Order: sequence, then structure tokens, then C-alpha cells
Amino acid sequence: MTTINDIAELAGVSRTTVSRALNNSGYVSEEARDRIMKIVDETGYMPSQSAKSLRTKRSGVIGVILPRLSTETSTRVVNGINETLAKEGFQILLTDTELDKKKEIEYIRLLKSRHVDGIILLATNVNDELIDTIHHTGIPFLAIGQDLPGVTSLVYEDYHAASDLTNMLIHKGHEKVAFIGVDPADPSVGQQREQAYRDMMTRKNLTIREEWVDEGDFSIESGYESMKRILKNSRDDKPTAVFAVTDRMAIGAMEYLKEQGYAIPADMAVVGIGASNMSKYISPSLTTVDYYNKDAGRKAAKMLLRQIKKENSDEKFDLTYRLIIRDSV
Amino acid sequence: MTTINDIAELAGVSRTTVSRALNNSGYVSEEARDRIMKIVDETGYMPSQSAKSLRTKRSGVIGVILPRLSTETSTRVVNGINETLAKEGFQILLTDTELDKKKEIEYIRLLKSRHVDGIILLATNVNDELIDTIHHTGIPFLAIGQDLPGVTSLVYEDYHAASDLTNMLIHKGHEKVAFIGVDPADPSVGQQREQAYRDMMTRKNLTIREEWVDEGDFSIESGYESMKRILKNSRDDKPTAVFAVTDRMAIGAMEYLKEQGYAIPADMAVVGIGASNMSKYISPSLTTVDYYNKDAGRKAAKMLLRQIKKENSDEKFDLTYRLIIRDSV
DNA sequence: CTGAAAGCGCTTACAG
DNA sequence: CTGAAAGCGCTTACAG
Repeated sequence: MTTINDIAELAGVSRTTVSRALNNSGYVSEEARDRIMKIVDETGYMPSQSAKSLRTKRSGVIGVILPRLSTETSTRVVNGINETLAKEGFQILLTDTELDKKKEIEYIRLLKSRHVDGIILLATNVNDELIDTIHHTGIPFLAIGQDLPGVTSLVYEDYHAASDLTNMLIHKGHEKVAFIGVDPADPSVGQQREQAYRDMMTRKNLTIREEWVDEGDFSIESGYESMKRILKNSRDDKPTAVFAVTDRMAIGAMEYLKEQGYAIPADMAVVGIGASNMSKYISPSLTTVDYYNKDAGRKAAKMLLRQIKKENSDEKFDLTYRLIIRDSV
Repeated sequence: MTTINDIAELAGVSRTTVSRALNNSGYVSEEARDRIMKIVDETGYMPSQSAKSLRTKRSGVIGVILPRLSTETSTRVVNGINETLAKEGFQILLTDTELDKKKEIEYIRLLKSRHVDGIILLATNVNDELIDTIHHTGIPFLAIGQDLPGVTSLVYEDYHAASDLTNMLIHKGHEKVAFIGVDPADPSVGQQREQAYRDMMTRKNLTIREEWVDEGDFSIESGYESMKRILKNSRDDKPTAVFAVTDRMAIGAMEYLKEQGYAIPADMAVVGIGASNMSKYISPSLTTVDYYNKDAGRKAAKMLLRQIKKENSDEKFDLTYRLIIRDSV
């Protein structure tokens, strides 16, 4: 490995000068700079980031903590994060908790030990230990997807989006709307979306039979099973529409309905959330909500960058969304 | 930040001893170790990875270079890589070239300056500058998806898979098989798959009309457009089957066919490669090839780890695949 | 405009 | 079993 000392020697200057030339800090004579840059080019020298980071306490690396690496949502968000970060010369250090809460905390500490300049967490739950850990790290931090008290958070408009979806179904004439949710340990997806559904139904004086409400685990298969249970348990009083809180579960529900000979949307309307790639190409195409995940990632990166640069910035930020009405309703 | 010196002081030993206790290297008395570990726990001390890496020349980080962050294939591979790497205490530093060849080279050098212990490249092309750069980095390196001369490479069986797919179509009675390929700058996808198609057709004495052969750019839309052109240009002598080299393009082709009122597979059979999530849920479900991308990622990580540990390992490795026959043929 | 020196937080021979 | 010392490759006051 060629080091700054090698460059200094070859250029006949001190390493102090080389450092200044490389970082455009302080005065360096034109000719010294030229000589140095020429040698840098020739040798392909790249400064050791470890040494730099040890010295400056900055690394040019942002840690990203994901719940799952292989979901469309995560991928899109990371894509947006990476896009804006790369432009500023930052790289992403990626970690995947596999939905394990312990790992969230473990990774925050790990990333800190790696001197990352900031951390972005795609949050799926809220708990005291997590909040505590974040507060104690003392490095720029941003959460996406959940509102973490005292932490800069970018949140989707879950309540509004779910309200819109429910209302749309009701306006289309559906009075019996089923619901496939997820574990309430996830406040945004598990609580907000369900609350919105219940509130809208109640507001329109529609009764919710508890047999119409089921819970999945985000997977396509779980949507399939939930739909099956709902239909079985509500034999005498079946719903005419089903609202699944994610596209994948909605697609699973559609699979079961199709298998059972239901016409969609004639016999049963189906809606999801997420604007997954598949939602567009499945038939009938799925009505869903686009959360603009990539934009969320971009926004997250920008807000984190502001924190890093100590510019002030909002602590909370609501993301926007868009209803996509398609053939499944 | 608490450092090793703080721990040493609190434990009443030298930092040398703390280091030994932490790394289980050399002798440390039981009682010293206990005292140290207790303090480490209490303080939540984590050693600075920058300092460690500067000193040891190892970072515990593997660089991964992707052509695109938001494709299912990349995601699955990264997932497999991460899974096996995380178990060994390694993290992933992620970079995305956005299909820019210059960036591939730039990122290799960047990752080196960050002292990554190894690099995995999801390769989409082969060129001399790239090969040169890799040879000069001198750090463990592994390529997936293309056979890079002199570089440890994990390659998919593109030729065999495409042959199987073409033969299957021919055995089903198709004599007029169209083909949607990609830019030959990608040897594996652009050349091997097309060569296999042409060879199999020729071997069965079937003629290929050049109007049946078109090129897309991996996107769904391009598959749609290619299908449109093929149908338009071969007006008098239309194919009865189409082989698209990726699922996304196959799905685009299906979209166009459906729009035009073609029954699939009765009027036109369609096959793709990739076993995308969508291939299963689109209707009719798509016949495709599963490349076991996640396993490829796992295998890649394992082979790279062997290189890092200086255990010997094959330079070339062929991945396996599986035909998934579904309703589109 | 330039350089000598200190120091970031670790690990690793070396000596005891 | 333990510690003092050197050194990894940088940057940054400080002095000139």
C-alpha cells in the first residue's frame, strides 16, 4: 500500500503539504500541488480511510438498519438513501435485523463502533430500550416508518391512507368490509391502519363483525390463510370487500378468492397498501397506496445530512402518499 | 467515547491486558479478565474499528458492488451474502454502479481505501480495465454472474438453462420460437443465452427468422415493445412461442400479447428466466428458470471467506438451476 | 507557503 | 501472567 509518506517523498514535500493538497485545506503553492497531484494520479494513491477516520472522527459512512433485506419497500428506501448519499461521497454500511429487536440495538452499537457518521433505521417497532439506545449513541440518527419519541422520524401517513382506502370502499357501496392486519407491535402498520379502518367504519355507522378481522405476518401466504379464515368464520354474513394492510397479503387473499371461484371485484373487492411491482401486473390489477418509498429514502438521507452538518431540521416529517385505483375494486 | 485506556484505568490494568482480554489473545489471569469484562459491560465499551483496522489491516467489512440496487436478483444475492457474512461478524459496505462501468472501477478503488477485507462484484460485463483493476487491488475478490479471466468467479449456467428452455419449447411442438435478448455487452445474459437459443434451434433444423429476434433492456416496458416489434415485423410468419431472457421482459411481452387478445399459451407460449416473485402470481403463471440467487450469494460469501482466510478454493464455480414449468407454455 | 510534532485508539513483538 | 513502547496512516494546531 502506498501511503501519504510515499507520496510526500516522491513529491519532495512533507506529508503535511500532501494532506493539505488532497483536502484543499490551507495554503499550498501551485507547483507543489501540481507535483503532488501528478504523483497521486500515477500511483493511484488513495488515503486510508481508517487512519483518516481515526483522526477526524468522521468516516463518510452511514449505517442503515433494515428489518428485511429482501422486501420491495426496504429496497426502494435504500435505493433512495443511497442515491442521495452517494452524490455526497457517502457509502452505506448495511445491516439486516431479520425482524429481531435485539439486533436493532446490537447494530446501533456496532455501527457506532465503526464510526459511522449517522444511522438510518427502517423501524418496525417502538420500545424503550431502543429509544434509550438511540438517545445514548449521540450520533445523528433518523428513523423511517415509525414515530420514535425524541428521535428525528419520517413517517408515512398510515392513518390517512388507510382512512382513504376504507372510505373509498364504503363510497363504492361496500358495507361489509373485512380487514387483514398485522401484529400491533408495529404501531404504524399494525395499529394506525387498523384504527383508521375501524374509525371510518364506525363513522359511517357500519358494524364490523370480528370474524371479518384477521391478522397476517406480511407474507403472501399469510394473506391467503387470513382470507380463508375470514370466509370460513363469517359463513352466514360474508364481507363484500377486504382491506389488507400490505400488497403482499392482498395478493395472497386474491389467490385464495380466485381459487374459490370468487370474481374480483364483482364478488369481492380487494385493496392493499404499498404499490408493489406485482400489484400492477396481477389480474385484476390491485388497488393500492403508493408511499413513494424511494422519495422517502432520499428525504431521509437529506435530513440526516442536515443533522450531520449541524444545520437545523425538523424533528418530525410526514411523508406523502397517493391512492392508485385499479381493477380490483 | 470511552476508549481502551478508560477501561484499563477503571480495571487497574494496562491497555495491553485489556486488549488481550477482549481478543482472547495471550494470557490473562482469570481475575483480571473478570474485572475487565465487568467494566466493559457496565460502560458499553466498543473498541474503535477504525483504530483496530488501521492497526491490523483488517476491517470486518466486505464491499459489495451491485449493478442496481432495486432488482430482485441483486436483492436476493445480497441477502444470501449478508446472511452468511453476518454470522461471521462481517458487515457489508454497499455500492451501486447504476450500470455505469466507470463506477465499477471507481468503487473497487474506493472500497480498497476503506480497507475492506474483500469485494464481491455482481458483474454485468467484462472489460480489460476492470480485470486489470481487480488484479491490481490485491485483496480477496469474487465475481458473480460473469466469468472474469483470472478472477474467482461464480457463474450461472446460462447456456444450459437457455438450452433447456428452448428445447422444452421445441419438444412441446413449437417450431417458430421468437427471442427477446439484451445487449451482448453482458456476456452471460446477452451472449450465452442467445447462443444457446440459436444452437438449439439449429440443432433441431429449425430456421430462425431474424424478425423473431429482438433486444430489450431488462425492463418490463422493453419486453412489451420487443414483443410488439416482433409481431409487427413477422406479420406473415408469426412465431408461436417467445423466449425472453429475463422474467421482467417476459412479463412485458405477456402484457402486450394479452392486450392484443392473444391467448397464452394457446396462441403464444412465453418463457422467461429468473423465477421472479411476480412470475408465480401473474396469470397465466410464467414458466421460468430459478437460479437460486440467495444460494449464490451464500456460496459467494463462503468462497470469499475462504480466500480471506487463505484457505484454498476453486477459481471457477458453476451454480445450479432449476426449470419451473408453469401455465404459460 | 511549509514542516516537525503530537496524537487519534488500537495491537503486537519484546522484555520481564 | 503483565506492561512499556512502537507504530499503523492520517490531520491539525503551532511555529516559522
